[in-house]
Amino acid sequence: MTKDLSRVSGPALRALPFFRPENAAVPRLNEQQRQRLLGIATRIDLKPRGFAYKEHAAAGAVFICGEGAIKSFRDLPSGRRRVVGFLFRGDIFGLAENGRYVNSTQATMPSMCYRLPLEQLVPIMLQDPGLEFNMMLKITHELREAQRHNILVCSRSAKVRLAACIKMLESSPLPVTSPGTIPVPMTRTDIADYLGLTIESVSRATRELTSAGVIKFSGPRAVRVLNREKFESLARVL
Amino acid sequence: MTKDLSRVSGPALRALPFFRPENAAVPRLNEQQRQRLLGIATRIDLKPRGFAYKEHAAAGAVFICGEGAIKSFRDLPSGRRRVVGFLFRGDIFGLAENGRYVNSTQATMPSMCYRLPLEQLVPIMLQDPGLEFNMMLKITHELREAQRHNILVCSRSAKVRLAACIKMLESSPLPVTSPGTIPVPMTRTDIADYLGLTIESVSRATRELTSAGVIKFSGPRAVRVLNREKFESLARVL
DNA sequence: CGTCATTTTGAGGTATTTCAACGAAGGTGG
DNA sequence: CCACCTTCGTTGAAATACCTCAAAATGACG
Repeated sequence: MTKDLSRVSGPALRALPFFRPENAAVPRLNEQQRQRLLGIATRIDLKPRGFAYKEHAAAGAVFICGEGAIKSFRDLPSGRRRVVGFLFRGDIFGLAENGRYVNSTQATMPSMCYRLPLEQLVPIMLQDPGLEFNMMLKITHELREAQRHNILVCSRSAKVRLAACIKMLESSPLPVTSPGTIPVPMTRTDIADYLGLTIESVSRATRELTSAGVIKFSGPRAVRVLNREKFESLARVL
Repeated sequence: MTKDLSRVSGPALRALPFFRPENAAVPRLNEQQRQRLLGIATRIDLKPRGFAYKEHAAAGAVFICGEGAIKSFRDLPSGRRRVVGFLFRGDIFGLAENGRYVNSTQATMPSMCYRLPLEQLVPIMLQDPGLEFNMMLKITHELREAQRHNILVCSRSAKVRLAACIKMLESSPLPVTSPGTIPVPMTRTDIADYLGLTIESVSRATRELTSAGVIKFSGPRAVRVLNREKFESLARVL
């Protein structure tokens, strides 16, 4: 399991601009900072369905996804499950409240992540503002994603939501196996829970987009965009 | 406009736990740090419908809400408007991407906020990790709220969404005018855009909850919970 | 006391959900 | 190697809930 992780030598921070005046010096994670994080990090390999942590557990660490795809979800009193987001290489996770994790995080494919214990991470951040700044950028990125997701699930149409989901996967850092195809490293159920639909609706939307010649699935775990124009006009909801 | 703001003497940070091991020393904003922020802050008074900034504008500052209620929203290509969140005293806002604000922020009632220019804020944060840490906690709080909101809008029922919205207002730091009533400092349209419903649906949900004896509106800007039990069982969706 | 914006109400259309059942894929054990 | 089982995905038909369009009612304000 969890092959081909060699190129990730440490916690990779997909740092994105937020608190970033046009021309300001953006603190990037330098080698020393990477080593510092690596020094307190535990590599964790997750098989599909493996948990990084579960909802309500004591929040003792923050995680950074090194490879693969991880879903962050919550089970509601209604019995439904809501996937609040998918996490890919470079994404940070471990959101907590009152010392407890608010979501469960489970790998949807062979994945690897770094575990950064708070006891060690917090002092390092308080001592290295540049590193802390990078963490802040990461969290900001997650916030942007959450808002995007929010807007996505309010689209009335299942087709639009599905297209936007595929577009999200396309722009993710997932490794592409065959050129032109988009990896779909999760089940229909995961997608449904992410889009706020039932699996039946996802299935029907898939069929409709397929028969309209917009996309084409090669098995359940890979999809190709056939009509880019139609696809973009559907996915462009934000 | 914007009266009774005297008790807020500086940027108040409703710091919430995230990166917080049970017993760790939680850095709180001390008086010196408050003064430092206040030193670079511009007080901005907003009349209802006044903008703090607009979508796509160059992001030159971060804001902290000092008083009132501010909606953060995005206009979609479809013509619909999505309110991604309401901001109250202590909330931070100014989310940007590639140097541009991603949302517009507009006061829904007389409000006041602090404007913290990035040019000055970033150096301060890089120099004071404790203060920076507090900022991170704030952003984390916004992330939690965004996820909660996400789950909220996926509830199928309009009644449930409305109840959860009222509950959100109840737990907000808005000043209560008459005891037992919950202030509703926004229009039905704002609520609809926040809940992903039409104003008609909000109106009907209101009527249904009212005729079920769960709530009672005193004018469009204040509501009272009559049946706490029913109310909570509806609002408890997260 | 008009005017404008907001809110409410009504009737019909439409998309998703629900319920039920079938089909496909992968793993286990005899 | 095949039967069996579990998980996952697909399809169909009816019900529900929200949306859309239209119009009346309420409230704020000059």
